[in-house]
Amino acid sequence: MDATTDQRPLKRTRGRQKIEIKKVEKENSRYVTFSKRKNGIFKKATELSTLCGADVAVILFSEHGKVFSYGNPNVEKVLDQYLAETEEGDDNSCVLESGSNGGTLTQTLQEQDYEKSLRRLEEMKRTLKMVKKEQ
Amino acid sequence: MDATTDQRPLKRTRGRQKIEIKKVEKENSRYVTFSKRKNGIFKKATELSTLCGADVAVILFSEHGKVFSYGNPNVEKVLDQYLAETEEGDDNSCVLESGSNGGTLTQTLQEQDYEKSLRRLEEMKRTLKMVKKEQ
DNA sequence: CATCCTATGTTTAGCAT
DNA sequence: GATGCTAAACATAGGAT
Repeated sequence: MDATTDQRPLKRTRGRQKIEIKKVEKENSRYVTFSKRKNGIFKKATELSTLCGADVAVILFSEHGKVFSYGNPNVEKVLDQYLAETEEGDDNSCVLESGSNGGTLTQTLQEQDYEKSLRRLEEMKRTLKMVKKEQ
Repeated sequence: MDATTDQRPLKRTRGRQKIEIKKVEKENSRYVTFSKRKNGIFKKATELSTLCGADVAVILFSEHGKVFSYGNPNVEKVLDQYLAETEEGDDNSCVLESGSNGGTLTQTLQEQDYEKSLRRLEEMKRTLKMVKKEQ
């Protein structure tokens, strides 16, 4: 073989492979995936926060129970506000449970305005549909 | 120029444009961006959860204070566990504040094992570095 | 183990509807 | 103000280090 005239595209890697969204079997791969995607989500969270002036909190528990979290302005502030709103709306809160894999979308209806609540419900339904579809 | 013999690929759109990660000026664009990226993060959260058997909670407040959240198995369970751990670890908890935009990475060191705490600190530093770099 | 590499799968900015 | 479209930006699986 003459390396100088080699015509092969010479692909160094197989590139990103398509995967099914189900539990990664190989323990090591699962760990690596968790690590990479955790960073990915945190990055997305900071971007959303910066781009749209939104407050955000992300809390993760690895399968071994290790905690990881990110928040802007910080986790506690976001949680406090979330808890405050969910409490105050005792019979005004709305929780939708997705049956597929136990995933849950929660949205508190804290406004008194009925129309706002309606719009929020719609939004929630759309999001639920989206998330379920994507799985 | 002869339009009929035009050899251009005829691009219908400009495709995804590169943007700076800073507050989107146009109000409408900002809203659309929030909506799209919110869905993106929820999707990423469900994927991470499914792929790695991790528990996750994401809470978002739009700039107008509207709440959106996603959790697996559900937001409350994840928050409860998070709060339980952060409480118990009063002088064992560790919070790093990123000065740049007020973003905060929090990680509770609940294990008694010192080495685990050390490893965790490293992880936390790496994450912080990553997030700050990406902005 | 975290990180680097790179081909490819996935997300999304800017418009149009 | 949510959705569909398309091209380009971006994230990441698999493998190597």
